[in-house]
Amino acid sequence: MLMTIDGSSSEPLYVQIRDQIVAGIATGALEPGQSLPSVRALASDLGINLHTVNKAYAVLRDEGYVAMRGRAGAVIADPSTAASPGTEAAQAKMGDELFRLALAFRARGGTCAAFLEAAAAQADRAYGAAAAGIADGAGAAAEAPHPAAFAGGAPACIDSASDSPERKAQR
Amino acid sequence: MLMTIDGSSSEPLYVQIRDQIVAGIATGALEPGQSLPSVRALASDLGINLHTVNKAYAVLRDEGYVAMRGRAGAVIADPSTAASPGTEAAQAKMGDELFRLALAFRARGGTCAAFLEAAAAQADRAYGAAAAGIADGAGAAAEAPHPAAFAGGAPACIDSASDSPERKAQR
Amino acid sequence: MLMTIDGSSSEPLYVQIRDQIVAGIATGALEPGQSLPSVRALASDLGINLHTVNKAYAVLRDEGYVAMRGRAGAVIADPSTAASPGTEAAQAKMGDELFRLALAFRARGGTCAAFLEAAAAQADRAYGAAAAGIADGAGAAAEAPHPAAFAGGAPACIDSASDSPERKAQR
Amino acid sequence: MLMTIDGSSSEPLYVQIRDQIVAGIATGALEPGQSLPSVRALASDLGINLHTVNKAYAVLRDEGYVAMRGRAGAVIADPSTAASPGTEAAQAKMGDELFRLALAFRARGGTCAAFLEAAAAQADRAYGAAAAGIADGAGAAAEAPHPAAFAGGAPACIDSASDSPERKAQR
DNA sequence: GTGGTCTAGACCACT
DNA sequence: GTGGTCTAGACCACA
Repeated sequence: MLMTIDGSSSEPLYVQIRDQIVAGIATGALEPGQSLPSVRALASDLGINLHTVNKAYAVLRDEGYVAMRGRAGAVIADPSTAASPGTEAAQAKMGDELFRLALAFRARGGTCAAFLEAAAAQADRAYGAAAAGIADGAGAAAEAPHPAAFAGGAPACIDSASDSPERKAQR
Repeated sequence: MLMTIDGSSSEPLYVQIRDQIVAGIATGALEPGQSLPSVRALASDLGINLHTVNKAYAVLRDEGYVAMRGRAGAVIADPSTAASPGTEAAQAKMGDELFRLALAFRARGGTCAAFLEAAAAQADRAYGAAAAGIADGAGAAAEAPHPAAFAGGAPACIDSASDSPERKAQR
Repeated sequence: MLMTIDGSSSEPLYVQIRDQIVAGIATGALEPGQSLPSVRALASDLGINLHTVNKAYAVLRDEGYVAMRGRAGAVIADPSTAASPGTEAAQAKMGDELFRLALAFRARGGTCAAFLEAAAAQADRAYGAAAAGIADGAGAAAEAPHPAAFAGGAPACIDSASDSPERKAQR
Repeated sequence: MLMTIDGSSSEPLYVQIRDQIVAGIATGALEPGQSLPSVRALASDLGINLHTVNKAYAVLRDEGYVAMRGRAGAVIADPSTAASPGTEAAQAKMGDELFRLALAFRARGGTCAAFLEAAAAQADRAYGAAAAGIADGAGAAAEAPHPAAFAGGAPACIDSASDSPERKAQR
């Protein structure tokens, strides 16, 4: 599990760490039960302060991604087990973020199908990704494997788009 | 175009303004060529500082949503002609945000189909929405109209999903 | 809203602050919308580091008791509004704590009625308390107003007690 | 008396042991006079360090739950004869914990009756429980048997509840 | 050895 | 002016 830090990013360091660990969990690079490096070790590896790593771990613990066992470091939590409280809150938050993105997409003149295409492309990127190295997202290229197949088969928002005739953009 | 400010939100005020204007553009409440209220007027309407509105407008300009015309105030940009420099950067950023969301979704144990279902639900919400009042996203309920239709017709991540077990076997 | 800190307590300082603010909210000494002192001001008043107060505020924010508005300090959240996510999680946690206390009470030889009496006494203390000074709990005297009335009218656990005949303690 | 340890819990190991022994005493699985396993035996059974079990026993002794008899190991104390010094301190502590819970409950907007209902539900859980396996409280569902009967018959906080509106008027 | 807590001083974004 | 973040160094509880 290789991790890198971009000190010049506007993203807080502890968020960068959090995101990479979440990505690691998602791609299977980090499996439930596996131990994370100690705060001191990771801090020294990354060349940052241990409190920063500590905060990242605390956030991950609060979000239910890892369990802290004081004694023996932090371990990846099993998502199936315990279904940490706050899960549905987190899901609602993700829904709202998707909504915001969809609005921004539409405001840019993108069609609904194009948005779903983009979502499918990113989903493929996230779900197809093996445990290979995943950068922290700065300028990633987004190679969509086969988005067209998706856009063609999804009638979901053709309806919604057609039922808002007062919308005059897209021209 | 009614706008409201939630002073107790953790979202910066200028971001709240930006989001609502973007939502207005998306829903058609604000059309290309239309003038935004002057910085002074909006600031006084909302009871906030000039600088805050100014910053919101600057962000919208940088993102290519509006064009600033010195004396004449700000007007909504036409997305089709908007070859503004920030556009592709903004699009890449949206792709990355979708990617991050997909990763977080997967890390929580969600399937690819479920993610696309959620994306479709939010897309319906964003694209189906007329120019009615759209709150700034505080805990909206979403109510996906017909997500199942989407999940059924999307071959995009059936593949990714099906190669998930064999990924598990790789280790 | 007077606050005191006991540096010799085993309770972390930030928890002491949190508890007193929660107590203030409960008793009405702090009302929804009211501003809390700034981290710097409170820290200097209490003679502790601002980071400690900051942590207390962060915990209160995470628990949904207060809203942080970066710009203008922290304000008491309205419990009726928004019903912050994680509420049911917090309630489950409180239920488990009550369960643990009930078990400890029973292990000490206390009857079920006595436990409910104690709970009623403390409930009266918490709910009857006006906005008067409430110490941070070190050796409080627990003046139960009228616990007997309660114990007499509650048939709830007479049954439960009698239906566990294998229990041989209480003698 | 089966005991289990959750190494990934945030609860210290010695507290987990203490809680399970207290639960055992409460449910009758451990009776006054009965011997606890030796420190060595329990430590080896649980696969943890001697010191950890030792600390758990020391805490139980300090709280008056068990009596240490040098060579003969630890035996469950008889609650009726237990005039141990720590007893009243422990009882005061339990009262304070109830008070803190009641305050937190009220601060979240819960009524006094609801708090007593929750307490009654947990009391039923604790007092109704036979010597069956009692997990260490991770997300147990509770299922209050008949809380309504309790809330209806308790005049204790009807008073407090009814003076709540007039308290609001005082300001 | 682990993470948790407290202190201290600095810079930054937002208003 | 506010809180948020990062750094730095120290002590403590737990194992």
